[in-house]
Amino acid sequence: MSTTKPTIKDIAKRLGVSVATVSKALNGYSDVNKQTKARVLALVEKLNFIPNQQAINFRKKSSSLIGLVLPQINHFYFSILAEQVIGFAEKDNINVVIKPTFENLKKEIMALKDLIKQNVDGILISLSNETRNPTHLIETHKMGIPIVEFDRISKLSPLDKVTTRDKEAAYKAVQHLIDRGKKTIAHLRGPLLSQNFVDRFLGYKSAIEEAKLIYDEALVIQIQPNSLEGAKQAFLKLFKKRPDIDAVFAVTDITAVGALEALKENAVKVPAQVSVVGFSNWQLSSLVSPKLTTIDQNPYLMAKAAYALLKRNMSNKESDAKQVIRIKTDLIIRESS
Amino acid sequence: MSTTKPTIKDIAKRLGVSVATVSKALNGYSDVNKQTKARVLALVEKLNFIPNQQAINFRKKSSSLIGLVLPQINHFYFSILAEQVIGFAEKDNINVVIKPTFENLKKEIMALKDLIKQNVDGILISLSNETRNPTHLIETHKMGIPIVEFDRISKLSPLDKVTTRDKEAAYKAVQHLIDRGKKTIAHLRGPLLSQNFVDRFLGYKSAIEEAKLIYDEALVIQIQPNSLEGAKQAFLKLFKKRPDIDAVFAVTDITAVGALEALKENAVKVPAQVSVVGFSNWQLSSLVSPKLTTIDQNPYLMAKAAYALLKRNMSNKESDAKQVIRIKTDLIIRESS
DNA sequence: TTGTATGCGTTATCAC
DNA sequence: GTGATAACGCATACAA
Repeated sequence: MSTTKPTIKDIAKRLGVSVATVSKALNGYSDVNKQTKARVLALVEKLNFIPNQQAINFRKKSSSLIGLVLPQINHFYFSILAEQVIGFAEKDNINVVIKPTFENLKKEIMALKDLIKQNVDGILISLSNETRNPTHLIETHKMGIPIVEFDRISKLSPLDKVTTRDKEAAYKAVQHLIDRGKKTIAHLRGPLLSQNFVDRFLGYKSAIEEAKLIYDEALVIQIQPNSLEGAKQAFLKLFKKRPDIDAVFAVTDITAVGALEALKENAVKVPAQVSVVGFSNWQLSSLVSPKLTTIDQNPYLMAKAAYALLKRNMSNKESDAKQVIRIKTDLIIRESS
Repeated sequence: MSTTKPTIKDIAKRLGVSVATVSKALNGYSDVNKQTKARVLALVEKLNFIPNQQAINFRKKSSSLIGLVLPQINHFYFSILAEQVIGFAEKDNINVVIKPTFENLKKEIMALKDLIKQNVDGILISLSNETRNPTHLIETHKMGIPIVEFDRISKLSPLDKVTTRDKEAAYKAVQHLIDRGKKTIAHLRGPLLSQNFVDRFLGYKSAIEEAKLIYDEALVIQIQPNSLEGAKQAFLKLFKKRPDIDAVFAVTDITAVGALEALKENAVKVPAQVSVVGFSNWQLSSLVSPKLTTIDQNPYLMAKAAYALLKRNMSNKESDAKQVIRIKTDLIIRESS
């Protein structure tokens, strides 16, 4: 039953014209007789001819494919980013291949390799927490593949990138706590080597200092940004030592919920006695009780900017000056502060 | 700065051998001298040569690409499924293009079209809630493209499929409630046209009936499966009319949490007075308080089975007998029951 | 064991 | 306006 799909060759033969003419007719070239063009189109219709996109891509050295490398898919924030990117790409008739790295540098390197093999037209990448050295990005770039970093970026690469205004956001969050009259504000901070988390810490610190409050190292503890239970236990310990704490700024929503639970266990009133602010505006944050005050990172804007930058990279083969775009954030005030 | 990527031609030239030899060396043919093979491999290493997958694919009429069509990415369950599928495909050096449909039939049809254009080697699809008629699937299949349905399947298509044992799972959940001594069990059911939700309702009903309890239509209300607030309001109303309700089986975790909140608002003790059971084992379910009893759908097994089925479809061009695989579920008993 | 030649389906450069 | 023809990068049948 499988009549092999017709090609322009078949069409040409049946019409007694050349493949060149058929190709031109198909692609709206001006130098083709109206009559012949009509004949071609008619036969195309009749045979239900579909041009072989793969051959076109091969010939044109494109793939109508971009790669999206990110730490995780099963993750509230990254999955939104993925949906957004796919949405933008769709408008350009570009499909997207997603490569999760699970915060693993080796997987990240392999992902790039796979994408290069697949001949993607460009790559959007959000770095794993393990990634210090961006040489794999630079090499990819040197191969002439457009690549832009987003969300989790490296400071050491000469590429276009877009990320969150983490420091500003953290500052805003802590300032809000200070406005509420809080004076002993703890910070659940993330891994020291992740720029985003470092910036959030920096924003915290600068808000404290600018308000002429005392910056107290003992109020800052490091936690796993993805572990509710870990944050809960860590904060439980901290709060025991420092029951004077009257607010918590957590580096992620999930750790903020950990703090919330610790507080609940101690029958502490939130926000009356202790306020809590998270980061990222996960769905979770509006589901817990009390509803969590948090920072919205505007994933829509981030995806939009990243995709726009990638497109620019894909069209201008000559590189413009690289830029770093920082996405604005919004403080979402809810019940926990 | 973009040194054009080396091809096997370059390698051949620099080594003074033919492209055929390089190709053979690269592809593990036996009829190639160990020495020359070593030389080829060495140069490949040195030049950091990556074979042009696109050319290979074009030549072999494959794409090393599969399509994954699903209702959403920003969704706890589907995002796990996506990660799993990508993991399995990766082992076969296959990349996956993800197409979210946002529960929209038109988008689903477009997604298939895009994937066909992209020449994917196969398609895994989980249907949108809007999809009644699977003609687009059937047409895709007729074009010779391997396609298998998973999770959200259609009863009307002659394709391989894998889904959850929804009815059995629901039965198990309700049976558990009955074992706890509950007698007036409400059911928050999903849309009538979605097979999975219908099956869950059927499981609920049959557990009730087999236990010789009275099946009471008034205890079953229909809600939006994704709306916490909707479920909360709906259950609030129901509970007002029927304060004798002593348990709730909700069609999803998020609606179960809605019920939980409604109960909290009425100061009802969970599970002492009313037990609650959800469905899907979302991360959310272990984060709320009390922690939610729920059904784990084993997304790992589902993805594995679906991918295996797709692979079979991709290798055997001659179709074996189509099958429907139903994935087992686990009841996860936590604090809410 | 190695090389030659052909083709996959299309576009694009020239001639005519 | 139209048509040869040469690529694109690789795999493979066949010859050497």
